[in-house]
Amino acid sequence: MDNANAVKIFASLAQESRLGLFRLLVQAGPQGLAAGSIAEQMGLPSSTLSFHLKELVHAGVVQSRQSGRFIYYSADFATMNALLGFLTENCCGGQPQDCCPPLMQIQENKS
Amino acid sequence: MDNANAVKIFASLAQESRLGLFRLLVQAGPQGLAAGSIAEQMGLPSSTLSFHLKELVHAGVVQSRQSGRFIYYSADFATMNALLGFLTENCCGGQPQDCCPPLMQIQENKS
DNA sequence: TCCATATTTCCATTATTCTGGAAATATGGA
DNA sequence: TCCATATTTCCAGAATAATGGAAATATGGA
Repeated sequence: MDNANAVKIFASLAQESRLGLFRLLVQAGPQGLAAGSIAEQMGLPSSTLSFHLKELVHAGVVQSRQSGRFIYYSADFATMNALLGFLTENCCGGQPQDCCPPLMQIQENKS
Repeated sequence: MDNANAVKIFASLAQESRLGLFRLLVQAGPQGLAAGSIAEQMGLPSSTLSFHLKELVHAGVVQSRQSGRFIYYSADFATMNALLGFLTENCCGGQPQDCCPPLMQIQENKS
């Protein structure tokens, strides 16, 4: 994970429809949802949805998998975890205890 | 923390200079850095820096505090923690153990 | 093969964001 | 008060992103 990578991820989530979309997929869990089902739940035209899904996939926060005529999209939890680690790297110059206890749980978990 | 709020935060970090800026402040810790010192370290013109700092402050991920002729900027760790909680809300339909163990540390920490 | 349906690509329009020079505005020291 | 320095505001040009209709491309079933 580098700066450019992280920017791409943030940009992919910095849009109402895409963030809603991503949260829907986080809640759906690893099996994901078919594109059509997402379009219905989000009330988006298919071309608009396709555009946004592509953004999320390119950023690496969403994965796709084909199954028959449907394409299932699901959140990529590994990418999100990597992002959080990157964000908190060297937090507070290595003395993180005072500023961000919850974030620190991630640091501890990384090793 | 609602959707619009989170979008604003992501947008504030979805830009090379601003993400670098934010990470610099995360590493600097709670005391923060003066605007001029940031400009120097980032190699940005003052007007450009000021624009980006304002974006970060408006999004709530950075705080400012005046001290003499200097204005110190620091990361707002509470906002970041709230964002992480929002992102993982209802993760995997309430069965998060399988997909995102590190994220779950945050959920546990929230109560 | 032909058809119905799922999804994506193409494209032009519109909207938003980034950039940095120049001028304006604080602030504290002499 | 006057000055030097810190920071912000203003502005307009350049760059990037969002939108959705229409057409194209899968895919599997009959």
